[in-house]
Amino acid sequence: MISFSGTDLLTMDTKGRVAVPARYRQPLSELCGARLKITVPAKPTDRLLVLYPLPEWEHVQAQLKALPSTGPYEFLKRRIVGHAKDIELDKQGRMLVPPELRDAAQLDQRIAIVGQINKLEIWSEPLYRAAMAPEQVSAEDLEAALAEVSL
Amino acid sequence: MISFSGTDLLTMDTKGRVAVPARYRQPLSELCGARLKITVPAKPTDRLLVLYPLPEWEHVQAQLKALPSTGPYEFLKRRIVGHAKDIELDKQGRMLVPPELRDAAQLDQRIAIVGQINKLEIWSEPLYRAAMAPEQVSAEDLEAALAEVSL
DNA sequence: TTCGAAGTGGGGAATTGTGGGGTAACAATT
DNA sequence: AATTGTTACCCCACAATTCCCCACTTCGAA
Repeated sequence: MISFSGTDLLTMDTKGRVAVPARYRQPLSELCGARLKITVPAKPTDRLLVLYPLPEWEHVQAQLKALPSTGPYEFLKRRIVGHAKDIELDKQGRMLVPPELRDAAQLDQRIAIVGQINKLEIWSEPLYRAAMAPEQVSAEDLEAALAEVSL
Repeated sequence: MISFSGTDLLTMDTKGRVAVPARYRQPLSELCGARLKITVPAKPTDRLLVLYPLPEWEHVQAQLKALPSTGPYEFLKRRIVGHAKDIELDKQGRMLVPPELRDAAQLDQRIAIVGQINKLEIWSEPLYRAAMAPEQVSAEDLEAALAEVSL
């Protein structure tokens, strides 16, 4: 299984195309013919996109499909599945980000692609910087979280 | 089996025609000759329509048929089956939405077509946006729901 | 310095979404 | 039964987007 990590700063051109970092291309091609799924994250206030290799997406979708169609479950399923679109890469290794998702994540020219183990996150670079600022998390919460892992 | 996902923002013209997103057309044609069933959702307060490929509809109908004819079951069956109409596509890949269903879902010009795995949802775009707004679900409920899946 | 790989940009053809006219089918009314 | 009006379905046409190809440039490694 492929594992994503690290951040790449790139630019989205006027047609909405973004290069997938070269180091992922061959693994993706072998894993699933570079067939991907792009969608929104679970929390409706988060402004970013998530990109799954198709096999990984199948796993996500199977979980969502099993949820009841009530309250927050229905919302979650409708949101995530309802935004998920197929992505393939062009001969230059770029993906075309669908317009609805572009503005759902407020993407403009400067993009950050962030590896997160089983998926890639696609951020507007300014929003990513803001989200990573130290004041975005309280020191106490961070301490508490740290207590649960050994790094 | 075909799997629907992703949102398409489209317009319904003055004749009540809506284009089925092109990426679904060939799969639908192969699966069932693009014969579909359109009806209302289970909850009478939801303002949207649901669109099933015929084989999928057969499955839904079989479940409804097995229900007892009492109380809420009868209501459900009467509502869903009673509103269901056949849909075919014209040569341009558009469906004609029956007038009763158009105003049951308060459709006007701007439409959102939302893939939900085994069916498509048809929304008025403004109503869809409202339904997907973050304040439609409490952060706590969403957290709880998220605890049951790994994305 | 040269080479290759990676990221970026753009031209042009094909596809997709949209609008509208014309005609056939159907229903309702006279 | 004839007429009118409405609806549905065919065709064509236009505009925007997407897709495919080629090319430039930058950067790091040999």
